[in-house]
Amino acid sequence: MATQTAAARRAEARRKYNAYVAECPTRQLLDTISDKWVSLTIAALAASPRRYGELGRAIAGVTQKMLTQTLRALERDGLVARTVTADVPVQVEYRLTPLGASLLPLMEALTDWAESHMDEVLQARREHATAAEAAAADALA
Amino acid sequence: MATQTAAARRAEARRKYNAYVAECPTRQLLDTISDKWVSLTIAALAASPRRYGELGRAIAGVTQKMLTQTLRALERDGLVARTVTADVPVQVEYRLTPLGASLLPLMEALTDWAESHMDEVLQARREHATAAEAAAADALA
DNA sequence: CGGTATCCTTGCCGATACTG
DNA sequence: CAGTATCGGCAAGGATACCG
Repeated sequence: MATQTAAARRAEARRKYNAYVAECPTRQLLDTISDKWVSLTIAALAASPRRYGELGRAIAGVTQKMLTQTLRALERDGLVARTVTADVPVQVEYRLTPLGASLLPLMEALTDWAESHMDEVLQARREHATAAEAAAADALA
Repeated sequence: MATQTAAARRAEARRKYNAYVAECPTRQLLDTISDKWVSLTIAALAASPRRYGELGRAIAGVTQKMLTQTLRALERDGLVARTVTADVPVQVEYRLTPLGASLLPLMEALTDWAESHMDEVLQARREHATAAEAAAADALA
């Protein structure tokens, strides 16, 4: 076929999008802090450094796998620093780097928005649910 | 067995976490705006209202399914309003509500952080990769 | 104590086809 | 033009077991 199909055009667009995402800083940041374990971990480290086991207990419901995976990612990105003391038993401490700490104001801004506007969102959801019910009733009649 | 196993305790913690998430506004907000299509859609609607097809073309790589799904979610949460004109052909316009527009400063803050600090993150990644290589070389030797 | 390795399920999302 | 319905692949992540 001489011209591209719609599917081919979409696929092309998607590849371009993926390439774009790969170098878009904002997208990467969003992908990073949006991870539920990432945000909880940063919050858990906000006040003071913590040991691995402490974090595991402080962050409700996290598995060892996800905790380790999250900490490794944060360390790799320079947001968290890892310190090992060669004692027996081994002690491993994690703390926010200055770069990691610079994210705290952003998290706070998100928290502020959520706390001041989330009731509006919930209200919208209730109204939407009611409207949907009414529409369903109409459809039946 | 009289006492809980470690697995049972973790499962319990996870259920508590899920319950917590279900009513934690910040978590819900983060889950919402972290979605890649959500942030792109809000950005696409920032300047002016748009029609469905326009959005599909403006947002690179989005499928009909994800676009519809995203718009429905945003509408449900009161962040986006949907207006249908009964013309032929049908026209459907989407625009940010004031609530949705109030998210724009947050998105901007994220963008600002990303643009000013992302090079540090990338630098940290490069150093980490180098350190990992050195460690691997040590292990071989 | 602080992890790593493995299996296996779940649910997200893209592709495709069809409708008012 | 603006959707809805259905299927299937694939990767994220939870459970479990084991190691230095």
